[in-house]
Amino acid sequence: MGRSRVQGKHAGLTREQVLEAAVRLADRDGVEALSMRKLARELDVEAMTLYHHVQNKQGLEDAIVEHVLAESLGWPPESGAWQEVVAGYAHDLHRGLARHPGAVLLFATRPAITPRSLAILETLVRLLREAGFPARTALHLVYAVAGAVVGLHLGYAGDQNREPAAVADLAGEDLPVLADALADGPVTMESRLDFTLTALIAGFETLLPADGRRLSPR
Amino acid sequence: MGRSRVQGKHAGLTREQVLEAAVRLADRDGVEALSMRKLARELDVEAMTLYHHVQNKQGLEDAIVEHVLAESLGWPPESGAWQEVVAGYAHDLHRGLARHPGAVLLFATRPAITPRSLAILETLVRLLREAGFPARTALHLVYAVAGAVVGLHLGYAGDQNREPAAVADLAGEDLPVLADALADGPVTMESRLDFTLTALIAGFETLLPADGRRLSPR
DNA sequence: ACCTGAACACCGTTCAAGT
DNA sequence: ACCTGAACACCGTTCAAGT
Repeated sequence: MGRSRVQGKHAGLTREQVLEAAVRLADRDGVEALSMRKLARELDVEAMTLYHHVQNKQGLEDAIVEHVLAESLGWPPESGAWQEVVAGYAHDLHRGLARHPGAVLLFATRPAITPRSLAILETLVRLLREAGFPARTALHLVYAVAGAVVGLHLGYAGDQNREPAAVADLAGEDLPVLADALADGPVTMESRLDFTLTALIAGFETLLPADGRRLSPR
Repeated sequence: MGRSRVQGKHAGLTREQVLEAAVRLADRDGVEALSMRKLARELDVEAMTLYHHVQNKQGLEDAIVEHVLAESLGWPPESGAWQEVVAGYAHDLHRGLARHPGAVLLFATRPAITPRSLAILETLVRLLREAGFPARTALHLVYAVAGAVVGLHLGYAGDQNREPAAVADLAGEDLPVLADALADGPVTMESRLDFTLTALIAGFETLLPADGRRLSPR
């Protein structure tokens, strides 16, 4: 209804192009380098032009989050044991953030309450409820998993990527236990993800009412 | 050694005063309002004066993180079951961030690899190792807990505090499962913390080698 | 409808200068 | 040593104007 007519005029520049350029710029130079003016320059356009495709900078940031989210999550999730669904969700999110480091801080900063993200949440909570979790517990679980994944990437996203290597360097004789913990090399993002996920899933298993504990109730 | 002489001259303005004013400003008006110029105005001083107490803005941010960390964590932790030590650490961190919302994004953003934070990490990992965890597993545990606490606060720290209330509003008939999950009111920060912490601790208990599983090995 | 250019009120940081 | 003021290279966003 309404407004479906096409205007020729100067053509060029769809919202999609703006978003893709924004993600590319943020991934390449870091979020802190993402400015309306630089983005415009990237698109060979005046800064103010962007305001026709995006409400303002916050709107741009929200759109980036939604864009990356849409690209990361292949929905609806394959059915299966809730543990696999949750792990799959976490890994999809992880891969999306790994592919788009420029979006990590935006994920942490923009709540992203969009129809799409709510639909994903609804689906996940429904699957978990069908697995035997009370709805509220299921919501807590999803929040915990999403928070862990985003938190994981934040740790590695400081403008210098100094976290694990720097700890390893500093953990000398003054910090013998840390040195021991890091003796087999720095802690990688993947191993942190697997560990946290394993612990979280095992922990929530203990919160599952006894009659829902069977993996596939045939 | 060296440089312990006092200079009179114009007196005023210690690094401590700068940090306290910075934390106050960030808590009151939000981190995004924390600028060198506004902070200077707050202290009745020229912006450039601040560069005598802090290397630059990133240095200021790092100092804020350390300042809040020092205020939040009462160390060394009371000995006791590792579960209590970990929960105590999480709650101290939580209280510190609750008291200083302006520091939340900085915690997520500045790695904070300082002698103090490393000493805290060392102590925690040592306690966990004494409880039976391999050092590397212990490190993972601390990372997971710290990440969960910071991630929790980030969710509530978007410039508008729209998260839980907004979800509750939006979860209408289109999202029946979410509406059900939120029927008893919005999910509070405290309940999320307790839930995640319980799950994480229970999960890591399952990773504990069998002979270290006794709570107090007398 | 879509794009532009000038303007406004901000930033962080440098540099040379004051006391 | 500590503080200042002007200056530089940036920001996001408004507004009136072009096509």
